[in-house]
Amino acid sequence: MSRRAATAIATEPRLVAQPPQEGLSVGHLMGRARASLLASLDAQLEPFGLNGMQFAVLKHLGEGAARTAADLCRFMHYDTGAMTRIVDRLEQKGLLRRERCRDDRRVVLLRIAPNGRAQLPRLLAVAARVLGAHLAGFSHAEVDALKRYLGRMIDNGNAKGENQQPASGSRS
Amino acid sequence: MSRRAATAIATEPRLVAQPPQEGLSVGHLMGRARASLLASLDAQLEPFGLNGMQFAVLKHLGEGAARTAADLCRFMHYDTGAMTRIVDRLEQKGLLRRERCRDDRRVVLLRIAPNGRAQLPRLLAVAARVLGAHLAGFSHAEVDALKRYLGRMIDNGNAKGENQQPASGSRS
DNA sequence: GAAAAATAGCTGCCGAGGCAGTAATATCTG
DNA sequence: CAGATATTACTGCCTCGGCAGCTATTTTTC
Repeated sequence: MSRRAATAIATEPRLVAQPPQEGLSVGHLMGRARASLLASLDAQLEPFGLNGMQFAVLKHLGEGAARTAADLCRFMHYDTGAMTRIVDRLEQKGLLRRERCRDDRRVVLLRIAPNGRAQLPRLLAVAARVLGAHLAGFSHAEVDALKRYLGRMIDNGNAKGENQQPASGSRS
Repeated sequence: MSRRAATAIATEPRLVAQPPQEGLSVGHLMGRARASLLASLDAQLEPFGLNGMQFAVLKHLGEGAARTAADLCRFMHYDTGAMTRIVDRLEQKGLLRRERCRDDRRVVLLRIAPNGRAQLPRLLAVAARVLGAHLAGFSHAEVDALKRYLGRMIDNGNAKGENQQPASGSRS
């Protein structure tokens, strides 16, 4: 703090015109909050040998929200390659099974295995506890407001043509 | 939806006691919102040859919020190894310089280079535009409420002893 | 019906962050 | 002052997500 002047460099103070302490703090806070949530979830799920993503996949399958990997990817906005690998691990653990669809031989149906089905309630309880701990002191209305704010930000991001700009090679 | 019963597996319906549609949607929404913000920022920063993290580092240095890599890591809750690599790239691009501190020869002072200083205003404008686009339609009070909600979640995560559980090897 | 486009799943590759370990230096303790 | 501890920066290693490319299959188009 208050060191800028002491370093004795020509700082051209007029150039720093943007709101100084404002910055991207919303993005920063979202990153922190999300990281905390994920870290808690991973830590609490660790005794079950699962991480947050694996749990989420199992949860959606258990609820019947998705039947295939592609469904899950659309639903969770997740990469198809990464999803393949997550399904690999869940299958290795015996928590779900792949089964080729006979009507459309491109698709692989994902079915939660009895083992996974049996563990789901405990996993859901863990997740609820983690989320609850992070939302301690929030009224229902506040949680609702938070969700609506986040939803609006997502909509704004989708609506705006901000997410274009085709890349071309170098990143360094 | 409503598929659980149709799959004709012994589902023990009483076990699914958690709020069903509630889930981790807050975490999910935060992930989506943050990803959208970051993607926009990266896209808009691309013509400058920078990404969001690199910009953030430059910004904090330009504002005098940090003088060393360790400062930046604490301030941004960022890994020190990753920070070293980011500083590497910014130095390669000539946007900042490393300089060994003479008082404490462990630390390396990071000084924004004239080149970086000159570009900062444009970068800050880009970031402000991206953030503004995502917060379109938000009143000042709403932005404030959002920030306070996120801050409370972070505090809850820090306060709770949820983030422990030492790992031990296998992850598969 | 054949070519073209779309879709599902998978694989290899790349970049990025987290973690552990290391060397150099500084500080604390007895 | 000597040894223990802490801190800074840095380096591999690991995992994970995103992307591009590929095959198999289905759907669309002419």
